[in-house]
Amino acid sequence: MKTHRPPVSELDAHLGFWLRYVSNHVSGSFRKLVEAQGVSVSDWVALRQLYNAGAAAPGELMTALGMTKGAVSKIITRLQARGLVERTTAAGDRRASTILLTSAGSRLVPVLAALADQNDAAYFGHLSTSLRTDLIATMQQIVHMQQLKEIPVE
Amino acid sequence: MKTHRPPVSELDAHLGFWLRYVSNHVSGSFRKLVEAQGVSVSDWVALRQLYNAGAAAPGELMTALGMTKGAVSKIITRLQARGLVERTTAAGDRRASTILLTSAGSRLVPVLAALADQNDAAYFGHLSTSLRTDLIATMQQIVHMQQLKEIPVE
DNA sequence: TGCAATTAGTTTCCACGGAAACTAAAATGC
DNA sequence: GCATTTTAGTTTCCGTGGAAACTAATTGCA
Repeated sequence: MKTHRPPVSELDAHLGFWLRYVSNHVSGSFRKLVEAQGVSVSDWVALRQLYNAGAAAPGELMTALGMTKGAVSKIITRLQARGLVERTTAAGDRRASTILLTSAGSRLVPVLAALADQNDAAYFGHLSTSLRTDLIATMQQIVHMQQLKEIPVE
Repeated sequence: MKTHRPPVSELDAHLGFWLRYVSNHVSGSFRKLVEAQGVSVSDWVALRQLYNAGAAAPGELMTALGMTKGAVSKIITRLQARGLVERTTAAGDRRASTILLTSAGSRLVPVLAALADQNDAAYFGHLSTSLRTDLIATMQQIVHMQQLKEIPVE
């Protein structure tokens, strides 16, 4: 006798499923590329952020990376161990620290950026520029909307 | 003296970055929902797959989940331990096994499906139906294209 | 001033997934 | 028919990230 199975919504009807599926593949193959340089995907995002900003507090990296402070703390520890960033304690507030790219870190960023370009092109290069732009805009819009919603929750 | 910084492509110019960022948030909050039911996101995907198919070989789940066989093996072990699936060895080929949903598993799927609907709506509900459909189609197209590319590589 | 509450960050514990080594069974080929 | 190769799946080891407990410094406030 077959088990009774009420109809439920299809798995592939959910946009979240597809984003996760594609994203897992994309950052999975990017991970392989960057780990040849000894860094993780999150490490890369942190480095790239620092490259633009020059310096950042761990708290700022937290929101930039969309991760918890624990995770960010470990990322910084890894990068420091690899000589890519430096931790400095702020003069005024001894709790706060500022993270700086070392020159080795600065030199690595363009190398990793090339890998990021390459990986993105491999997955999305066949899409038109305007479609890619639209997709990015949509993702940004979702992030923006979600941030508004998160405020009352937390 | 400031470190010399050659211009490199922006982080947020990469679609992969945004997919990862959004996907991490979406499945992160979905994870919280389903773990109240004692399963992980991947567990859910496997269960939902089995719900449709009735039964599946681990190898089939592998491609459905887009994960390695090691990961799938562990998912099945978890689900079995929770009494949601059953492992049966095939009669002809004693290497191959077939995974079956138990009745407890069948009963859980609609509950989890409701959570999936809810989570997807929370993140993507404000998008028009046609936009969501387009996004899903685009993701599927990327998967399809990528599968074609993977064959010669492996 | 002094003590509670807040804030910044670290550490510990745990779950998850990939890579690769491993086991066992079946297919191939000579 | 026996050895090699292939196939299916499991196990081990490791890196990563979240949750929550923890440390240390600062702010608030009476």
